[in-house]
Amino acid sequence: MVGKVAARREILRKSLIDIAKLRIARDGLSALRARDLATDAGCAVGAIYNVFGDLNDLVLSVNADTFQALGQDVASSLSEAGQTPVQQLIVMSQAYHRFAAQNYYLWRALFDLERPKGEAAPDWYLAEMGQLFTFIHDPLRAAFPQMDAEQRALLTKALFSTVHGIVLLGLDDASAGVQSANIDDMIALILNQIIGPL
Amino acid sequence: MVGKVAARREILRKSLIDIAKLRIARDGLSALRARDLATDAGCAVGAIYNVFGDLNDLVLSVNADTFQALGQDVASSLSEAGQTPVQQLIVMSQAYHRFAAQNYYLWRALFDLERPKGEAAPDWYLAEMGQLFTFIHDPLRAAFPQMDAEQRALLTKALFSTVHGIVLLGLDDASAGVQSANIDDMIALILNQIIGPL
DNA sequence: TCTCGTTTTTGAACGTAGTTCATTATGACA
DNA sequence: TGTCATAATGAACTACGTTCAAAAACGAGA
Repeated sequence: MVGKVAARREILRKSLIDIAKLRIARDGLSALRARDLATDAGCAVGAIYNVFGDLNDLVLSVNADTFQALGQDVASSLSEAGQTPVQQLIVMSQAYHRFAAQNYYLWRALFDLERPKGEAAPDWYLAEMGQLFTFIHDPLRAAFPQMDAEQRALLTKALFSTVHGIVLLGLDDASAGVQSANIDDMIALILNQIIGPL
Repeated sequence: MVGKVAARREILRKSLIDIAKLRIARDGLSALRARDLATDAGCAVGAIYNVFGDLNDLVLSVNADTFQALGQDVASSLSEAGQTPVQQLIVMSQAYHRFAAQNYYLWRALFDLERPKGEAAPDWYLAEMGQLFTFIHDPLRAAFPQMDAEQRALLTKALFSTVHGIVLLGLDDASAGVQSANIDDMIALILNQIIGPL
């Protein structure tokens, strides 16, 4: 019987990702423990390292799933959006906010996972980031057809950073958190001001 | 001779804060080690715990200094600012950016230090945050005298979050970092759009 | 100055992490 | 089925924050 080992490893891999996802979602990234994972998965601690290089690798896989889910949420929010670019941007931003609020620790793990110093982010990470940028970029092209590409790329990053900043500080109760409903108001206020009058 | 002990402890306290500041600035918060601190300070590891409750307490003190320095930088940037509210906001935001860039790890420590779960941020932290908010709030009052207080408070937080977000993602090379010069452009672009036309 | 009780400082030791690796168990193939 | 390569195991290793029994330093009274 060929591939039995590979199959078992694949099952363990998926299982570990799911368990880590649950634990991160419940207790946060910093509460993740190799021994807890092994207990939950019914395997030895060493088994984790047969499948992942280290715990960071495992969290990276969790983050890949999170990015996927986040991207889908944002994309599907578009279907219920109005037609104007600014309406689309607002709805997507509020979907981003909703995802971050409902999956707080998983969302935080996207940014809190520390990378080996000076090492670039993995390709898939940048690709997922680029995907989110695309969602913003398209309405901007509709809103500002005459704007040159470079300027529009800058505006895209600026808008993403803006929304991310509002959601980040809004959900972080240590940084003078804001009422959740107000976060959506802020997003709409800012986006209307930036895009609306142009 | 009374107060000799207290004086020595105070010296150690200051010394430890300075050393921690240097190490965080050089290697980042996550590279801070109790044993390294003790070695640099020429004291025993246990001595740290005579002066601070734990390492988090020490970092909190470092952060207090960082907030102080940041506040002064932002405040003094106003002296070279133009007279219009939007000019003032842009200059302060770019001062915020410059501080974050030049003191990256110290600035990150303000937000990366993890707090005991569910525990509120210390009072001085919120007070310092409030100080930064005030810097924004004043130009906004000049720009929008007719706006009601609540709305202006919301806009204040939104603007701070916006600038923070742009600087944060711009300086984080893992999140598709942006050229430093462009960060200032983004800030000016966004602030002009938000405030200018109102 | 010389005790002696108190307080402070010390650093070895403790508990808890992530990670490794010699050993054991297992699967694939002749 | 026997043999060997491969995988799984978990005790052990290292590194960390933190503690605490013991030693040193202190200061008041003789």
